[in-house]
Formats: sequence, C-alpha cells, structure tokens
Amino acid sequence: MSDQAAAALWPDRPADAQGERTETARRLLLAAVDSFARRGYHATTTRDIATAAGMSPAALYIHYPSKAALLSEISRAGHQATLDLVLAAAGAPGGPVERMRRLVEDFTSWHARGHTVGRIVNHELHALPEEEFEVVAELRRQIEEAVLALIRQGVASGAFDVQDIRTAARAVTSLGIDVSRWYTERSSETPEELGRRYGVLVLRMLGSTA
Amino acid sequence: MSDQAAAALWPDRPADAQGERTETARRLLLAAVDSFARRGYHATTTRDIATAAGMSPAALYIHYPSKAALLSEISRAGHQATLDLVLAAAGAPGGPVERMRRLVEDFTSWHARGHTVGRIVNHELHALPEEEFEVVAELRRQIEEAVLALIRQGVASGAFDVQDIRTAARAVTSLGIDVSRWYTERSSETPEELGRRYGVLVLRMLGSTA
DNA sequence: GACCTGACTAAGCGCTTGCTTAGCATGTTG
DNA sequence: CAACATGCTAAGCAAGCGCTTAGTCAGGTC
Repeated sequence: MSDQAAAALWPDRPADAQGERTETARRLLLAAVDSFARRGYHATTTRDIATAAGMSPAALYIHYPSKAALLSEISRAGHQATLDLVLAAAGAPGGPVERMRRLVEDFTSWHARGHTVGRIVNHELHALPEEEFEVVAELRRQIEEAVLALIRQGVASGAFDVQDIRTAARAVTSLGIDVSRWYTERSSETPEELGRRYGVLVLRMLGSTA
Repeated sequence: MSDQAAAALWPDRPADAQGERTETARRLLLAAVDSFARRGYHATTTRDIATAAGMSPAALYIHYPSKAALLSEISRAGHQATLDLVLAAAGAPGGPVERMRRLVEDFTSWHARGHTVGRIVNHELHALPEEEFEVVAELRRQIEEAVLALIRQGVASGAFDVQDIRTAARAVTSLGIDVSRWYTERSSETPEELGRRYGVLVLRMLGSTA
C-alpha cells in the first residue's frame, strides 16, 4: 500500500534515494500519506502518524519541522510527478492523437495506482500554508497549460474537433483527477486497464477522427 | 452565496418551509455549508459556524444536537436533491439521447451552482457517522444505478456505442461530480452553459450517433 | 402579579491538539 | 578514556476543541 504511494511520489528514483531522506523519515512520510488520504489532513493527528511509523510522537519533529511540512512535501512531490508525466506524454514523438492517448492513459493510471497520494494532492490543497500553495498552484497551471496546448495542436491539425478548447481541457484533467476519489485497490480494473478505457473515451470526446 | 446552497439543498421548497426548520436553524445550517465547503469539516469549529450565523457558540446546540448532525443533514439533503434530479431526467419522456443530455446538463449545473454543497456531499463522506454514511451510500448507489440503466437502454436501442457500460457510467458521473471541486462563482461560464457543453461532450463520449 | 416557556449568552469543563523540553542510550572521534 | 553527536522517548505545556451548565430576558397565560 505504501509501495504505491512511494511509486506515485518518487516514480523513478531508487529506494535508497527517495526524496533524499533517511529510511525513518520516509516511513513517517508514507504513514502521513496513508492517514491524510484515509481521514483527511485535519482529522489526522501527529500521534496517528508517529504511531503508524512505530515511534513516539516527538520523533516526528526530529525529521520534519511540523505537520504542515509533511503535507507540503507530499503535495509538492505528488504534483511534480504528475507534471513530469504529463510533459513526457505531451512532448513525445507522434501525432496529437497518440500523445493524447498516452497522456490520458498515464494520467489516469497514476491517479488510480497512487489514489492515496492523489487524494491529498487534489483534495487537501486548502490546508497548505499559503507560500507552499503558490508553488503548487503554479505546477497545476503548467499541467493545465500542457493539456490545453495539446488539444489546440490537435484542433489545428484537424485531428480533434471541439467547440471550446478550455472546457475540453477541463473535462480531460477532471476525469483523471476524480479517479483518485473513487478508485480503491478492490476495484475490478487494474490502473492500466482503466487508463486504456479512459483513453478511448477521451479521444471520442475530443472528436478524434482516428 | 447561501442562496445557492439553499437552492441546492431544497430545490423546490418555498423559503418558509425549507427543511421544516426555523429561520435561525436554517441560518446556522447555511453557515455550516459555507465553512465546511471552504475549510473542510474537521477544520471548521462550532464557534466558526455560530459566529457566522451571528450567535454565541452555545446557541448551535439548541437547534442541532451536534456538529456531526449538521453535516448529516447537509449530506442527506444534498444527496436526495441530486437523486431526485437524476431520476427526473432519466425517467422523462423521449429517447435515451435526450434523457442523457438533460441528465448531464442538470447534474453538471447542479454541481456548479451548488458547488459548496457539492463539495461537502462528495468530499466529506468519510466524516459522517457510520449510520448516516450507510443511508447516504444507498442514495449514491441509486444515482449510479440510474445512470447505468440509462446507458444500457441507449446501447440496447443502438443510440449509444460503448464497450464497457460500467466505466462509461463512472466517467459520466465523475465528470459532473468533479465540477464541484473546481467551479467557483468567478468562473467564466454560467452553470447552465457549462451543463450544455458537458452534455455535448458526454454524448460524444457515449458514441451517440445523434 | 406569579408563573411558565423558549431562545439565547457568559463562562467554563474535560479533553485533545501540535509541539517542546529534558534526558537517555548508542556510536564515533580525539 | 572523555567528549560529543545522533536518534530516540517520557512527560508535559499552552491553546483550542466540542459541548454543558447556569442563568437572563422577552412574551404569553392564568
């Protein structure tokens, strides 16, 4: 379960360099992910997190300056991983249709596999300290802009046919984001299978002629 | 602002019979909607709610037995209003295409106009007392089932063309629900206009030939 | 006038919260 | 060996929490 959270936060980093932190700090962070996702940030106590990581409450403060710092680190890494994935798909070789298909597949399966991190990333924004919120808001703007640009390219090349690009982009990201709200490990579809199906639906929605 | 919340909770009830409560109780409930939506249930204090309603903290307990009772009432009324709207659209006269278009338009515009109530309904489920959660979960099942049945009808009649009905239904409800996460009064589109655009996108997604 | 009722407030109780302090082992360095 | 750094715990502090208590006051009833 925390393996999935770790994969969502540090997609291609080896286990011994994740977030450049010690093993204990990582355990605390993954315990925080679990509890923030299950109960919400405000309903989670520092005692919950420390206990889940097998330590006393005070140990948390050796590795992180505050409860909010844990949220910030999760939110920042989660958003960065999402942006990386979006930029990789949008900038891949090939036409707009293939790139959009990959974008939706990767975006959706990321939100399914890492639904715990995804819930925090998308539903606990309001709990972030304002300074951190601004950083994260900028990452979100870049994600939206990448999707917008890809749709615009597709429309220009005749591959897509939509009347309102902005609404279409909203719908595409919205579909993927909301997966983190309802997906559970008990869902019948694998993240990859869900990604493929959503890819088909989105291409149709965009009026893809392919 | 609370007008919108009131409309989302008691869609066609006259102002003097909303929830069959006194004016003061209604003011407290709408203050709770505002704060729960803005800060989240756990971050909201009973003092916040009472102060926003222009009263002392103790006054809340004359009208409601607990903070959780406020959440329960909001969640229950919000889910019931959504189910009513879905059933009305799905059971209207006409073919599957027209009914689905109306369902998406109404479902989407409800989540836009009443995005405060919508946020609570969809993102504070975990804070509900277990007994109340079960009631609400049943309402959610009925909403999902109505959408599922309508898509099934459309596929049977040849109006729709989807490979996986369950995933399609998920996508339809998911698109509408997520509107409550990102929509604000400052959005450029009116709830109705957004509903119309989402209606077009969804019909395409379902492979509608009309 | 005496009494009751219903909506409200001032004050505060018991508890939990995020976080701090003081101290204790262990391993490393001179 | 002494001296120190590191990673942890036991205990607890100030603040804030949901909720209760005791009492005020206006309006109605006899």
